[in-house]
Amino acid sequence: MQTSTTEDYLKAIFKLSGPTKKGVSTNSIAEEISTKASSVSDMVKKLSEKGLVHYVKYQGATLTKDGEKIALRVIRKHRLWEVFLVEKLKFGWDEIHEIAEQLEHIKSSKLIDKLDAHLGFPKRDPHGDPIPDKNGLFPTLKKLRLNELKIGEKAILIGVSEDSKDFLSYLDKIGLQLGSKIEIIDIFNFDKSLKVKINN
Amino acid sequence: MQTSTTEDYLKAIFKLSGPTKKGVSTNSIAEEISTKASSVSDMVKKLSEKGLVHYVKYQGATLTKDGEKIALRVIRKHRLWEVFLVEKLKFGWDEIHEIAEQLEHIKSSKLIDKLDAHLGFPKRDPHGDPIPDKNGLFPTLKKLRLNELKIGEKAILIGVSEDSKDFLSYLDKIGLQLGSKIEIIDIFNFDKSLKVKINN
DNA sequence: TATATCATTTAGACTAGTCTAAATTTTTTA
DNA sequence: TAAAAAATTTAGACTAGTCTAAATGATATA
Repeated sequence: MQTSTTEDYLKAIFKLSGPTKKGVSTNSIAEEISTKASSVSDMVKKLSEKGLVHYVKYQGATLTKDGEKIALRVIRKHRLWEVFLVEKLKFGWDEIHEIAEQLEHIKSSKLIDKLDAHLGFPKRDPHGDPIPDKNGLFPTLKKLRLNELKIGEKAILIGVSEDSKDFLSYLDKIGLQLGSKIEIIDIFNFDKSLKVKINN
Repeated sequence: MQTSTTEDYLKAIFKLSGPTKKGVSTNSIAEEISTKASSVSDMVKKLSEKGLVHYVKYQGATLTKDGEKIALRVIRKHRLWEVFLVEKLKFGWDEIHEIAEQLEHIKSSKLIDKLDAHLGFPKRDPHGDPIPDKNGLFPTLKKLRLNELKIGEKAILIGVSEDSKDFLSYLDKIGLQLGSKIEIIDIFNFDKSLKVKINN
């Protein structure tokens, strides 16, 4: 059974691993969980001894299958509790994160499955993020083109239909990558151009 | 802000302090929280430095006002979560203790007050134990005579109407003291004598 | 390509809490 | 009331995790 610190590290590494799953840097982990790089360096070594991350000195960390399983379970718990806090206890969606950070470490798979049922098996948390099911699978999301979204809708960039170098470097320049979160802020009717928010 | 270990110690001392509030022994605390007497000895000294318990070497510990306040908050949280688990998530009352032991340490007074409201301000947990309100006050309980209770009802002994030496030592012999929990198991109609369960 | 800078790792110390074993105090009992 | 037993405390070591400061490695720049 892992400590909640271990869970925090695994969750951070999961979050920071883009779709390209390459090594997550010591510094970025340190920033994510508000600690020092030296602590991360120590800790990541221990996690690797426990078989939860792959780690090569100076080359960052990635999750093993086991590590990813734990990370997904924690994320599932975090998001289900967020739904509970907003839907049942009437919290504002902006005040739930800190509480869910604590609740996500409660250990009992029976609890979390009953909570899931109680909430009606929600697919998204109050921020729009998808909730992994009990096997760690994210709900399959509809694939849409950007111009099929409406104002206020959120999406994740999973591909592009043109792959010219110019276009890709343009995307890169405005901060869009595979996995980026997009929210449609406004649509200008005269030319259908969009104003979007990227990664919040 | 206390650690959850601190909360566990304070809760244990609260539970073990009878109505007569005299020092709780190191050994009994150790047993209550499944640790060793030497650890308790250390820990109680620290709690006393923090002003949460009164402690005189070899004479056991009692809670200070501050310590009691924290203990009552933890007990309130524990019992409210127990109600939640049984009423909302449909757990059996016999499987909730372990989970509530974890949930009781979640820090957020707003959370617990909203939970209280969500549950309809219950006065008792699923085991029949009273739930302190947000000011740490137990709900006032009806005073009844033992012969006014029905089969299955639970009560706490808060006084006796006869105080002869013989009667008191009889009570003592069968294990009844002020503060003892009583449950009516059976009533024999022919002479109205009772079969009761004492402290479970 | 050498060097300056930035990222990362190591060394060593600290905290909270735990444990075993030994020492001490209190209580019981003869 | 003195010895034996039981309870308690101290001493010293261990773990998980953290930190600062120093050392080392990688990378970017001139």
